Amino acid sequence: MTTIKDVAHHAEVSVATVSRVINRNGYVNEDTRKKVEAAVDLLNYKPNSVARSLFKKQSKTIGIIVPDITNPYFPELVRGVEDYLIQKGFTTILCNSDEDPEKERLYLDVMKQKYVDGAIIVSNTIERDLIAEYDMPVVALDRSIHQDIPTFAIDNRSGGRKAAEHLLEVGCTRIGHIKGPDKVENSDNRYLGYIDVIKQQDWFLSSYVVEGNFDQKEAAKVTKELLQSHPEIDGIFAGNDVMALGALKAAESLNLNVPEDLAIIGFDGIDLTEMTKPELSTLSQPIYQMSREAAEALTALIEGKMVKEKENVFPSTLIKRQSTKR
Amino acid sequence: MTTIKDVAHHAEVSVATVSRVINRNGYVNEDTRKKVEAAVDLLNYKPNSVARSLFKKQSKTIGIIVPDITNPYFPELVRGVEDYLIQKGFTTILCNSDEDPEKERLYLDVMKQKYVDGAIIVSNTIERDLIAEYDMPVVALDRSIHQDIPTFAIDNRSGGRKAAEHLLEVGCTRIGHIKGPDKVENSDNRYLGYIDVIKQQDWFLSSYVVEGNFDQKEAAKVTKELLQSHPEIDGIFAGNDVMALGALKAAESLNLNVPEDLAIIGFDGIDLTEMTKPELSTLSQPIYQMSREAAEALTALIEGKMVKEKENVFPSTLIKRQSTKR
DNA sequence: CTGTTAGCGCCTTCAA
DNA sequence: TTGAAGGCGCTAACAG
Repeated sequence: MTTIKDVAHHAEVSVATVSRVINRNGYVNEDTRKKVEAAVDLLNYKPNSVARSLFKKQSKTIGIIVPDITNPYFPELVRGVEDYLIQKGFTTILCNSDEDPEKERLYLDVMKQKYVDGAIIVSNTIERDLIAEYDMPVVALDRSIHQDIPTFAIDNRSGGRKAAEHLLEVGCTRIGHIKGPDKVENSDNRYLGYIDVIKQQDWFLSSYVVEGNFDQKEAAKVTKELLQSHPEIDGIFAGNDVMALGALKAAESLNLNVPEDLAIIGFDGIDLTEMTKPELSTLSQPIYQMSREAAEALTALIEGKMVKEKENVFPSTLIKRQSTKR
Repeated sequence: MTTIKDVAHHAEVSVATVSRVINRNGYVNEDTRKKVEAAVDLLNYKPNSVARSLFKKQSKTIGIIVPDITNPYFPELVRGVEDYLIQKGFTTILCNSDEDPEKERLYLDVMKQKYVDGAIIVSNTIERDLIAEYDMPVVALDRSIHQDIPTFAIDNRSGGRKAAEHLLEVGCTRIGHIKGPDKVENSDNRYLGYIDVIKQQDWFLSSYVVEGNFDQKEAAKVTKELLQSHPEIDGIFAGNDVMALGALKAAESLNLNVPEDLAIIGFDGIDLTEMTKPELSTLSQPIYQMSREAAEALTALIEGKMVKEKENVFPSTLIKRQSTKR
């Protein structure tokens, strides 16, 4: 590895001068600049970012904490972040928390020790006070953490409403909901959106709502039970696409045709929804866009700019596909 | 951030002593050790890894280069790597190369500058000579780079054979193949496996093989064409699961029933294959296991241990599901 | 416009 | 068994 000293030697100047030209700050004579640049090229010099970090107390790297990259919602999210950051000169560290506060803390510790410049966090469990301990710029993605922390998330409630309304529009007369876990804002708000429109229906029963834990298998199980105890249900709004898939499986196992006997709509808009048969209607999130903007906000924060909008809510858009076509 | 100096002050010893206790090397009196440890706890001292890196010229972080985390094959791969490494005290940097040599080079540059300890690379295009320039431990995952570089990959050819054999076993009489891109070892070898068993069939025609570029849409298109020009085909082996999905779509658009009219089998064993209807048969790769072992080998390399096996070939296992049941 | 120097926080000889 | 000091590579005063 060639160092700034080597370059200085070669160009017959001091390291300070070399530093000046590579950082383009401070005055430096045109000729000596050329000499230095020549030496840099010749030696293929690349500044050592570790030394730089030590001095500047920042590392041009950020961490992203997601529950599990293996969950189909997250790869695109991470990609949006990484794409933006690399092009801004940042490198991104991937952290899989499994929603375990223990692990979240561990990752935060590591980040702090490495002078990570900031973090993008997807978490239900993390506390604002914990984050405050680390004293680094943080942005919340997909779910909020605290009103003080800039958040980038979807408008769940209006999405839930759109889903229920769509089901009504295509002629469903009894609509059930497969809800995500309780006390999780994403699932609670989607549920509330559903309630907003369904509560006016005289047929509504609270037993039309069951809990699927955002999990395909669990959703398949509870949907089957729901459909067995309420055979009159002809439309289902699942709290996310993965559960919609479970619902599809359940319908299949009961020999119900989708969409003829049962219309199904999901939430998220992951690629998977295009791969099923029938293809799934869903409320699509601008995942890439959202994560990109979160990354943008984080870099702004890092550069000391105040972020004006704390609360960045994105609209979901209804994608009508075969599973609700009738 | 509290530093080693603070601790030294508090414990009324020199920084050298503190360093000795936190690194457990060199002699240190039992009593002074206790004093130091108390101070460490009290101040909640965490050594600054950047300073450490500068001195040691290593950073306890590794980079993983994958084409695109958004491709459903990679999240599990990355997870396997990250899981192993975090527990060994390493942090992992995610890099999406899009198979672009330019980007690969960029990422490698960044890694070098950050004293990254090693890299796990998934790439078809990268050259051994390029890697040699960077002089860091490297392990190849999913596809080989060069015989000098430890590789962790699936036995594609025998997998291809198993796929073709299975199709024969379930009674297919004309079997087509949707191949991945040319000159890419994974697709070429899967194709060769198919050829190994199919070439003995007197009905075999080279036009039974078409190219789907490992892409769902492309695969759907070429499969449709294949099926139209060769309606006698009643079995398809797709070079990966994503293309198998495309084939499924093609069958659907042609009103062919799977598996009755057309049996389909994929390759990889990604979760998606369980989510389609019918569920897809496939040759499943031990993705998690493979990536974990790759990570293990990389850490061994980093610790200066020689890795005995350069070539680590994993078997694929046949998963029979509805798409080939008849 | 350029060079000297003092750190950034840590580790490791070298003496004591 | 412990401390002093130099240095990892770079940057930012401060002089000149």
